[in-house]
Amino acid sequence: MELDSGSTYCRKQKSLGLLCSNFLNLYNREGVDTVGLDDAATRLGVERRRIYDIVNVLESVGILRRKAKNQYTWKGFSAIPQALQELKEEGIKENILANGGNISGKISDDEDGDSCSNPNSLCQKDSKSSSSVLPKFSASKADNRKEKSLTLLTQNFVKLFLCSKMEMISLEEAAMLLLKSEGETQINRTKVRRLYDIANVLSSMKFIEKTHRPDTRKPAFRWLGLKGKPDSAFACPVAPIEESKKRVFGADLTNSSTKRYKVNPAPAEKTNLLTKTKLQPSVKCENSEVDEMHQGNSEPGSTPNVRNYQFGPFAPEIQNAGGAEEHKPSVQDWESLASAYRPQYQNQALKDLFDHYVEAWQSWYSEVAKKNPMQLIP
DNA sequence: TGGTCCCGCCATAGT
DNA sequence: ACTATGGCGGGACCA
Repeated sequence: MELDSGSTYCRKQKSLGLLCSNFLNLYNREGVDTVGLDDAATRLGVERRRIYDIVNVLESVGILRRKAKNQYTWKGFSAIPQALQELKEEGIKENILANGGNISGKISDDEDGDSCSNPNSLCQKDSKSSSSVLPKFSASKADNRKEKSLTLLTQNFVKLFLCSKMEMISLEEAAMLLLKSEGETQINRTKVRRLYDIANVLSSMKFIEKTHRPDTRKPAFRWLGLKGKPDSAFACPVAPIEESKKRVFGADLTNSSTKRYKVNPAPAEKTNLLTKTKLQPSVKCENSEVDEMHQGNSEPGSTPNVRNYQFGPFAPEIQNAGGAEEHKPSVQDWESLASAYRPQYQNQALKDLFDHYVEAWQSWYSEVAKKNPMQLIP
């Protein structure tokens, strides 16, 4: 038993949000094309279970795409605009808000239970044949489970923002809207827990931001996404949006050390030792020059080896590991990278969206560039 | 205290 | 049967 008495367990350092940032730090680089779950778990020093959480929401926004067992294709930030566009269209088509009870597939909360797959569940639909970047489920019997999935919940949560005029949504409301169950408090409790998870990772990517209702002090989330004024709405490390007792994550890439002690009488030795995962090199890079990312344990003073990281407006929270990494992606770097990936949108609206995204980033970048670079890393 | 949400048990889906 | 996924909710954390 490890009643870790001396070590300092810090919940914040184990948050999904931080894990997400680390995950992004690790894979958001040129040349990365495949993400292996084992590899991610090993390198991030977390158990596999957590990787599933991250990956599921990232997939919901188009950043990742499941390729095969244990493997995901890294789509990157450039895939976000299209993914959001698709979500928005889907949301509108399905009428998220009005559709009330049907949002998450009317979920017959009682496990299993035949439940004829409702025809108009919120996802997939006819969108086949399209080159959608979003994951699609094939609605079938056992897909009852999918209806409750983090992925679907994430998509619906995002749709809520994209398809409604609500600029602020509390998780309570979201849970309610995404499951118009007749006041199933228990169900909602669980759903809210999940929404917390989702909100955390979306927050770390600056898709949303936590705030408080002006009137009620109730916490709620505001959508930042692609919209908003570039100078304020987008995540800008210089202007921390915290102050509002928002959780600020620490910096720890390998949070495998301190565990929350569990007063479990019968430990029943888990076979879950992540050490059993054979670390296979699953980060393939067509580009052989990608430097290895050594656990990133950058102690103050040293310069983390994070130069190739490119972030868009969705920049994950910068780790203030004390060390100041000076390299900021140059506009040229980003431009070339972007153009390399830049999709050829036929759809004008989509193109506009993407252009806006590019413009916003540039605006943000140029503004930041003028300031003292050292400010960037608090 | 009550809002957060980490942790990991264990049911299911996939091979 | 074994492994990969990931739903779920107890209860630790923390403002």
